[in-house]
Amino acid sequence: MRFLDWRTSTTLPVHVSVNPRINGLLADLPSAEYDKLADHLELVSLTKGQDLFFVDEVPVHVHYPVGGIVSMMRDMPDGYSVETYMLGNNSAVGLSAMLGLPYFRANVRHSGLAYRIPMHKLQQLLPECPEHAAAISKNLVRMVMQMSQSVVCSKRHTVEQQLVRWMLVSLDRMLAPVIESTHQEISERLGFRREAITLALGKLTAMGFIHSRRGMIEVTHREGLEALACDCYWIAQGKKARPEASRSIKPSPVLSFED
Amino acid sequence: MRFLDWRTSTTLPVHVSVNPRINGLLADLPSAEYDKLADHLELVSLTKGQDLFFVDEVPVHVHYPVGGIVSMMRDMPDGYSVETYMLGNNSAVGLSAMLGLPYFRANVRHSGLAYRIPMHKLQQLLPECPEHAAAISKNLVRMVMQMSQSVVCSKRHTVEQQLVRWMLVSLDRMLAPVIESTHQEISERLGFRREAITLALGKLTAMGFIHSRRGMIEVTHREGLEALACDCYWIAQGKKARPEASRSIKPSPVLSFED
DNA sequence: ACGGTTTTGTGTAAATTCGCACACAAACCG
DNA sequence: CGGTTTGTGTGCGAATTTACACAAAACCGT
Repeated sequence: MRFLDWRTSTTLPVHVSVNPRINGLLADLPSAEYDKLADHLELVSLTKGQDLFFVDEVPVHVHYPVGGIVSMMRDMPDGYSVETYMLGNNSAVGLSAMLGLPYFRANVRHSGLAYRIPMHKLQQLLPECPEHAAAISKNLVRMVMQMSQSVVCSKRHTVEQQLVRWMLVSLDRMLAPVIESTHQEISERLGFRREAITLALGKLTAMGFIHSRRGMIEVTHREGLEALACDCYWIAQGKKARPEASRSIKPSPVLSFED
Repeated sequence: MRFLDWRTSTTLPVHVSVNPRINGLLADLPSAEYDKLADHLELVSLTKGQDLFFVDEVPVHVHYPVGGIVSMMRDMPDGYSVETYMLGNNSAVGLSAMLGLPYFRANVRHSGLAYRIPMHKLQQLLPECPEHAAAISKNLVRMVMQMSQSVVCSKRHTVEQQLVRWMLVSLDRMLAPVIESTHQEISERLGFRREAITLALGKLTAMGFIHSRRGMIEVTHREGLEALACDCYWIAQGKKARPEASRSIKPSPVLSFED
């Protein structure tokens, strides 16, 4: 394994060492399969704003994030873009493109690290890695599920609910509960007006669930958000509906999580 | 091949004879693979409103529509449902469920015929049918694309645009240009108010593009709809953007509107 | 042809969203 | 340290959407 900067492919200092198996897709592999892949994994850093690949482009690498968050964007001819899917250490970037349909622009939303493997190498190894192949296709179908839930959500739920869901999903993929985005950026990704985001975040602040500085939102009371989120969040998490526990706002600063 | 009624599994008169290869998925098969499947195909009739399977249910059959239209619905705990994907003779029902993630309710939107094969049989045969297996996974990824486009569409486009897109997609899967749905039904599927649908359809009628009776909409001037549709329709069709030809409304019974 | 039912068209008032404008605060930068 | 840029909060009419309500029209079964 070598450690590279994404842009220049210059070797980075090796004192940065991350277990690739922080990534769920790699974590679930039997060691026989993992070893085959590991030889070809390179650690790279993903920088916010960077595009890993564009629509109609066959990506050179598949990225397994171990910290960063990448959004799958759909660009419209009129210049607008909407985020349709978000993934981090739970999945890998470029799988749908690898399967023959490169319909997304992969945009880094939150800076962080990722392991990458040349796509052709992965394709080469895949026949020997049935578990991984299965995980990949399972992942893809899960993506379908989440997207379909987004359709429902964007049709039936308020700006605030959708925003909260987006924040929670982000949080699930991040190390620290801090979202580094401006209202403008969020509004564009989610397809709302900037003012609507400002307003909604204002409410969340007033409720004491978040604390925001310029271009950065710190979530101080996650349960509050969970209580506000629509069922879409829980459903897309694989639960049938929201757990009873979070139907009402938990006022205590005591944190209790599952999942 | 036998001919069965979906509900009672009673043999239907054999004078109904349809070429299974009207279905695109079957049409694209090499005959070697097709022959293997054909022995197990049964013709059944799909009735509007019928559910082929529910969420979390492993379907018994995979259906290849040759006329009917089936919607993949997401049901919410509060009782609302939204249509997230629609398929007809271009695809098959139950593939995502077969691949391990049964997240949809498959609801018949437009009555018609379909060939079905027991899912276990299909799974059994699939290893010997590499082309079909490939087509299936390609189909799945295409579904991802269409759903992601629906996310964009529902975020950025008007009721009218979304309605028109929905009508066009429906038309593409149907034999006659007649949509048999009430405003109420449409509004529920698309997640709008009934009045909004009535209004939008009223406009389309005034423009002379459709002619509607009770519970049924006849599209008399398809190009008009195409001119009104958002790019999402064309993009989801596999085109980059709308063809120049349909950017302007083609006036035939001479009516030109803006508004 | 006749009630009863469903579907569709329309009006209105209330609520909400929209687009724009602008003040101010916070970060940035020499 | 000032000057500039960028992000955030807020206000305000205009436009749109919403929820109801109800009448007209189409369809159904008898």
